[in-house]
Amino acid sequence: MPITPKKNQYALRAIFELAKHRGQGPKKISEIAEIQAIPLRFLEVILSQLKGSGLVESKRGFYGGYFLIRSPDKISVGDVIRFMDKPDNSTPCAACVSSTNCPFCGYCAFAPMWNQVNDAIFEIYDRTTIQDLLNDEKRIKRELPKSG
Amino acid sequence: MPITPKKNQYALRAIFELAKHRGQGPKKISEIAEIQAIPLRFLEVILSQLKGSGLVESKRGFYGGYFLIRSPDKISVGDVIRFMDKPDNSTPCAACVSSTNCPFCGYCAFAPMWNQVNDAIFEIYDRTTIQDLLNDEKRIKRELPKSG
DNA sequence: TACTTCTCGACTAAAATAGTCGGGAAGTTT
DNA sequence: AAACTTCCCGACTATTTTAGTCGAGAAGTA
Repeated sequence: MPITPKKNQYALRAIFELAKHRGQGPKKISEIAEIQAIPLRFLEVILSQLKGSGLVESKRGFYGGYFLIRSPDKISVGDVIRFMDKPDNSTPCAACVSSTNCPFCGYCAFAPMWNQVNDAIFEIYDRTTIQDLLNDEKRIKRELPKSG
Repeated sequence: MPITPKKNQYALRAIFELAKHRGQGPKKISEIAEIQAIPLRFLEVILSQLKGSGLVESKRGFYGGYFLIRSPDKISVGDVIRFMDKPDNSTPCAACVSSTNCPFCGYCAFAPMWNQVNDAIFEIYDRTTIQDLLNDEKRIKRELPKSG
């Protein structure tokens, strides 16, 4: 049971990849898919969906592809995850229990804990920008002796 | 996408219920199921599984039921969740990415963040005891004017 | 025109989760 | 002992979520 589904991770990796390429025009889905090891047709769906977030825009044709609207230090992981989880993040009872008919709503001993957990997760997501991740990768690659 | 699956929540609620009843002999599955609104046959499976954790023991027959081995202030939410997630919490690449063939193992920019998130979650789980939850419930019910 | 790339909606496949069931074993009551 | 209550076990089904695919079309470039 992963923290966040693969689809979200793919979305993050795609944006991460666009961030790397920023300033060099649109980047093709097929390239992102290959570099980040994401199934091509699935990534099409994901990026297309991401356009609705305003983080990303696209252009068709020969020199087409995707590109970021905002700069990577103005995009947080939280922005991405929250958007991907839309449709149904209607904060149920305690962000955790049976969305509709939880019989403990209002006096649930567990709710505060689930909320704490949720807050802790998003505290991290929100303070981590795509630029941070780029920096991390650079650092990691610098520290790796081989295959830099 | 809940933080933890229903099965884990049921396990926690069951133990919570046993904690309430502690010192008064075994408590029947059927009672726990009713009070905590958990499907009976499913709860059977869960409690039976929980015996493997050493947190819980059972007795059969007329005066049978389940009971806690340790006192509620010696049982943390983390104990329960970790046990329920057993079989397969083989900490993959970054506790998040494709368990087997993640192509970024070792130099993944995201891994530190996933680890931070995981740690933050379990920091909360580990410091929260069943006794804490009992106290919370008491407090909540005291503060509620009606239907205490 | 031919080619490349994104676009759209529907569709399928696989995995995880949630839940069920029948019949048996241990313990209690009468 | 018979009857009854409760947990026990393993296999089985159903539902939901996640992951991934596909064909045909529209916009842009050569």
